Amino acid sequence: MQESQWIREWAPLVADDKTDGGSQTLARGLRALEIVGTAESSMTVARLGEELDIHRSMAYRLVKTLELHGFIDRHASGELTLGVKLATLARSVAKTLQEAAAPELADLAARFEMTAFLATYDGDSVVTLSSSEPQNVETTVAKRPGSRHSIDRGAPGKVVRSQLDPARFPPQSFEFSQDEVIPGVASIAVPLAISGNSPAALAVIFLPQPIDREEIASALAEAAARIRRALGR
Amino acid sequence: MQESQWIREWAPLVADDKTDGGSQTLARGLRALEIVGTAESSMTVARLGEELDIHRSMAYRLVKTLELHGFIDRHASGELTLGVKLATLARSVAKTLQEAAAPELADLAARFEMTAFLATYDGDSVVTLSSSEPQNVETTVAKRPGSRHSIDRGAPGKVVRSQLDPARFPPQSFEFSQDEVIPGVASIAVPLAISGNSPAALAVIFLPQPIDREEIASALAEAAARIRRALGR
DNA sequence: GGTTGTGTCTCTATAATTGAAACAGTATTC
DNA sequence: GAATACTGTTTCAATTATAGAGACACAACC
Repeated sequence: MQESQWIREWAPLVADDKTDGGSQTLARGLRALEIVGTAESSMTVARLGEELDIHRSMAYRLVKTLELHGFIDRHASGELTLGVKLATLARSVAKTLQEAAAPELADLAARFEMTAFLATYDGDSVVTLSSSEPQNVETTVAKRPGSRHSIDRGAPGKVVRSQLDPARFPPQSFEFSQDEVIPGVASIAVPLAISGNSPAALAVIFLPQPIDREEIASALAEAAARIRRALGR
Repeated sequence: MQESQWIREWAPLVADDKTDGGSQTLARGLRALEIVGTAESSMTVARLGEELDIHRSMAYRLVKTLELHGFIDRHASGELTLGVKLATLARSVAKTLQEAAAPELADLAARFEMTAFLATYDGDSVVTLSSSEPQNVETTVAKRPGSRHSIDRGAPGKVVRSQLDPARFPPQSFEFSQDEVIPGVASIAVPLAISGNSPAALAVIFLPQPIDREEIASALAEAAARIRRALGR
């Protein structure tokens, strides 16, 4: 199988109206999931219809099917939320990522005596997927999986932004930040393209100390390459 | 002229063709996600077609749309895996659950000086979603979010089993276990129906001590009711 | 009361789906 | 190395499933 056979062209980050060859109904259902998941106020069938620019009856049918498969929960009040099935499915992809990244994270943590972590983005925030703290070290910086902060700050945020919008944020080989997220804490991050349209970053976080940024950055890049290889990309 | 009426004999799909009123195409796409997520060996477009009992061309179109929206990743080798988008969406539902359960968990932990936690199931294991440890107590039992063990052991496992298979495991008002998961550790659990088809359990875990099981169980049940109310069910 | 807004169902034209066939590569044979 | 047997991919026509409109019941709100 040849990679060039598969033409990948995702210029837009969101709003994929062009249903070239794919299924339109499926696309609408998936967009419904995204809308329900990222809704700030309470989402309902009627509002979903407006959001998707389709009839209420159509939105109703989509929700019906999504609920039947456990992807959406409908509360007694009529409010829509994402179903627990999504959490179950996500456990699968999270496990795959973690298994591929775990040895590299542990290696980085032990080698530089820093906390290493893998992060992706969701909406406009950076989310930590998994992390590894160094052993036998007096003080470390904890980076809990699931924790998130604005995409505007920190080295991982810069990396993610450069993947999302290369024009405005030219990609660098690595990014460095200090005192941007937490005062007195610095981090170095490199890009990790684990998926075509889901940017991610591999990074270390540490208390300020004399370090060789290039050395750490190249180690991160090598680890990122190994992770990507372990994932079969 | 050739009579090319392609005979549509809907094969005896076990129980998956319950598309009453909903969208059939969407249902197929969602089933594709489940199949890819729970595939033991490597999944491919052709195999997905066989699994869904549809033509390769149709499976290809489904995958195309699913990939365009980030729900599926296609590796260079042609292997299909769930996309990172699912992980980010799942974070939303997890956050909702945690926000609703956090105050109740903290209250239970403080009141009984035990670690309280919320668990659901995935496959055949019990997964801890969130937990709260008591403050100002010398020794507690830690229950990390994300940790899992077999559904066959422990009070939360019993509760989940009774929700999954009420015939074989008659539901009780509460369940108790000791030395089943970790020697010297006991737990009490009650059911928490947060979603129609996703059972969950609210529980406390503690070191053996003289306690009033019924008192704890009723407190758990009341907390579960409040959580369910907070979720709008 | 009336009004506005839900969610839900039935109906029908039409648009989108879908199966087949064909093409193009690749892996796996002989 | 040619031939075979797989993939993934695209095109096309037949027709099926879809999607919009409308109507209904029920709440909430003024």
